[in-house]
Amino acid sequence: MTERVTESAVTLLGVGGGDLNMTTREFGDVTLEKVREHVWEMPREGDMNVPARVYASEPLLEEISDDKTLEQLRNSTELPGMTSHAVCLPDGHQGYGFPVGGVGAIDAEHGCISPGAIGYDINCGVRMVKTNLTYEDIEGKEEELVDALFANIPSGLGGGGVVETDVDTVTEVLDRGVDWALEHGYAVEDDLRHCEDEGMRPDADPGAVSAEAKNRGKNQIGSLGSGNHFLEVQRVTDVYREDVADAYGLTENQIVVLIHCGSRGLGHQVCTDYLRKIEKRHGDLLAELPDKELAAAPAGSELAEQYYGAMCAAINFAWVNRQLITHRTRRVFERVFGDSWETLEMDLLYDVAHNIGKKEVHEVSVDANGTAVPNDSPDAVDTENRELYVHRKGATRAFPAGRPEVPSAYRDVGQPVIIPGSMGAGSYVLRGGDRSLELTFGSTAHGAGRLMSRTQAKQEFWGGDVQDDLEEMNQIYVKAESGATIAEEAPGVYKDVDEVVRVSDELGIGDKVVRTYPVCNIKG
DNA sequence: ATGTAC
Repeated sequence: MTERVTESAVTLLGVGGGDLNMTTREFGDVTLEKVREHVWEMPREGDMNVPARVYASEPLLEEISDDKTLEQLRNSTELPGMTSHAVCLPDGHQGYGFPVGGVGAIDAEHGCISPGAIGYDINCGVRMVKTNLTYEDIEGKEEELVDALFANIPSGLGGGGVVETDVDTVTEVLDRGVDWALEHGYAVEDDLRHCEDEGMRPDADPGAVSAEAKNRGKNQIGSLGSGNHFLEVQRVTDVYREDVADAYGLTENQIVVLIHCGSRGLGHQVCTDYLRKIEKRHGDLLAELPDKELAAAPAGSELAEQYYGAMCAAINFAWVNRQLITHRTRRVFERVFGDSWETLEMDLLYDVAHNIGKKEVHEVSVDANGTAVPNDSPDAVDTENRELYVHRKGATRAFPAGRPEVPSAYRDVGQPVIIPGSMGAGSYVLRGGDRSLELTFGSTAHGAGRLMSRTQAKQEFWGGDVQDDLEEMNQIYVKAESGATIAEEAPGVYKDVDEVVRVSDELGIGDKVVRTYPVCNIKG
């Protein structure tokens, strides 16, 4: 269903009691009220269980309202148990049923879990590996480096990984996550300490992952995949918060490596399997939802437990995937620079998931009836701790200093948040902001967000031209399996990552720490 | 995102 979006901006004076000057924006039949700078609220009405919020500047809101994002955001508020408010982040765009750049915090006892609100690429995420090299150390060696990385790190659609193995080993990977990699010499203890959840979700249930999914994973452990996934060597160009950058071990001109990929065919198969099962078994709930793509399993049901266990297992698979790519990257740097990776200090800064669902306890505000409301709502009279399935789809956990889940190395400054931009733009490291728990269930943006579809991108750009331009004009060396992928991922198909990050920083949900700029990039 | 789609 496509709907024509019409826009009008009106200023209401003295309406709604209290606010003397409230800006209201209308997009089709969706109304957004400006609460304050960068905060837009879609009031609860009709079948909505809660209001929704869009956290965006005006230019980003124009882009967000350009596709079905707002409609999907409103639909998601009808999921049973949706708590306080549904969230759209500054990089939001439409996805399968639920916006990419969305957070849905759903009661884990009385609500539901919805695979579409987590995404097909379970634990698609990003990690940053540091080095003690500077840009000067690497100048002149860019092509040798990009060639060596491309030759040694499997990428592209289909099979071929760092290890090719059997179903029993896949099962162990699903069960133990990066601990498996540690035992087999692909990781060191320190890697586990610098990964979200220490690289292992204890709730993983490999028995809930189908044989078909496991088979797809056998030859994909340690592979980038295709689409927007990449490995990029970058240099730190700007430092915004010196004290936090110190705690993270980041300085200007330092070379770092960004690895962006997910759970490949295995995670995709887990999502497909459970969407089908849930659609069938919970057709009654599905019939009440405004979009089939939001299919959900009621909390406590057999399928909710099985999907959660299988999804957690796929999360572990993705972490091992990024770990094996890290291992290969260290080997390549050893060969190119003639020193051990330990001497090159190729330590993991952090690894964050961008597509994930997790049980977390959050303090929520409640009104006089005990209903959860946004924390700054005038109706809030008390707070309660609730256990929630926090669905983050194209959203990064951004826990501030003090939250127990933040690894001890960063507990005093806040969790590192890694936000990749497009291949011509560079990326950011942020830290979890003090207001993230209050506004976004401890989350912020995950990237620049697409501006146009892959098909449209291929009509606008030709891969070879994009590649030549990046090299000649920006000294960025790109190597890919397919020219089409370069066109699909051309810098021009993405929103402005600087604007996305500016909004995150100004909202206080994720604070700017450093910015990076690409040196070379390999992709599917 | 993905052995692009029952």
